[in-house]
Amino acid sequence: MPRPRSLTQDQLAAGALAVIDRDGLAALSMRTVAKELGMSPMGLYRYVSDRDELEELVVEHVLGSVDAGTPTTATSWQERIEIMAGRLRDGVIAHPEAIPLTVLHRHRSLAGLRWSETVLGILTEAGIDGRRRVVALRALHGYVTGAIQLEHLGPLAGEGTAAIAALPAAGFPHLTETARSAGEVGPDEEFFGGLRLLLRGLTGEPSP
Amino acid sequence: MPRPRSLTQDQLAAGALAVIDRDGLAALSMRTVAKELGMSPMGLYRYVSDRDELEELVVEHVLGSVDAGTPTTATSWQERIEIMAGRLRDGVIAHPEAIPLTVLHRHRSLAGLRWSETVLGILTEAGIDGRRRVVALRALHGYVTGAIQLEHLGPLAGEGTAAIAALPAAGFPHLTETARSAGEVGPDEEFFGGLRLLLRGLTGEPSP
DNA sequence: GACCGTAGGCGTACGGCGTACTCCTACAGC
DNA sequence: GCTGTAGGAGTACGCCGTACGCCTACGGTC
Repeated sequence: MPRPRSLTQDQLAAGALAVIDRDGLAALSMRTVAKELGMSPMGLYRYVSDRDELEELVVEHVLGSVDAGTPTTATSWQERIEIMAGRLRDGVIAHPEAIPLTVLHRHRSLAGLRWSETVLGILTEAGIDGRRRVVALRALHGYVTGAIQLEHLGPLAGEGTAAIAALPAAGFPHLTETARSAGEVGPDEEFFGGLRLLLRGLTGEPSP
Repeated sequence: MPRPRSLTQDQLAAGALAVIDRDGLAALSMRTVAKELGMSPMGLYRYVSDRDELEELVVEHVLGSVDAGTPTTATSWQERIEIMAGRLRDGVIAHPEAIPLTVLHRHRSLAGLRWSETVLGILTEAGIDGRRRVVALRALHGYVTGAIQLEHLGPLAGEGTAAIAALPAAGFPHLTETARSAGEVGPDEEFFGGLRLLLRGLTGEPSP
């Protein structure tokens, strides 16, 4: 009966994401998104009740691009989880400026839940259940979230590492030495290396 | 020669933190902090050049409360790392509203570097070196950061878990089942359980 | 004791933010 | 053709960060 809506929520999210990708997260505002979509600032409030809800839409859009289907090419469950983690990382990193939003709203996102469901399936298939499975999922979730942020806030090859290498060696002997060998470690080695530590800890008997 | 400064940077940070703890992170503004300290809004700019710098001071203050000394009571290096992680978590969680700031500015904090230095010492003592040590430190850092955020954004015992348990079981069979057993897992079991997975993966041969 | 440079302190002002509110127009089904 | 909803625009309020200017208070050097 009513007049049809002129915008889908996904178009709204895409517009907001375009602003973020182009001008950075700080440039995200109701006004800039409205301008991006060619409408008046207040018009957005017909689609979201809040700036917060707009941010959630953006995150849903980003995470919605992540393939949540169970990987079929992998030979081991560990490999399947690595693929899932890699997909999530790829999806998030595709919009680096939006990472703080993605982290903030991930737990309320349906697409995020679909990812978790698949990972839980893999864990279950590996014989992990009960509270051990709860801990495993949360650990994976926490690691992936934290590692992505670290990678974005202070890449190993970035200026942060250079600044650390320039610290007084007397006060920070290990840190300065480690910073020098940090340049050899690429982002993939860092991310999947850490992930494999977790997976190795997850393999075998519950309590060593 | 000049007139003495009436405030230390630490007092400034403490004032800002008081605002955050009392009224939430959203209430943090140059004006509210100035009021807290009994000075005019613009007065703050004699101590910091920027709101960003004020936030860094807050983080330095929070992380400065974390004991970075090598633990002496622990019997194994794994235990020592657990103690270090626990100290960091305790320090950060003492100011839950400031967690987003802590995560955002941690990599530029001197107190954060001291923590890393100690952890690196423990890793070195455990016979871990080279790029393996780089990966280990980043993984620990990433896990601790991510886990703390998870714990704060969506505690296992919170409404998020309840919402997941109420999802349609047809679409999310594992998630709904896991959510029901998630209530039994306390925050400490979650945090240290995940950490032990990492440490177990770190123990033994580099590549299994 | 005079002077000078810096910090302290206060007030004003600008442009941008989220968002509440109002008023009018255009369309789809009864 | 009437009605209800969406579209669209405009105004306004109270925040925000912060640039700028103008006096005052103090601790050195002379």
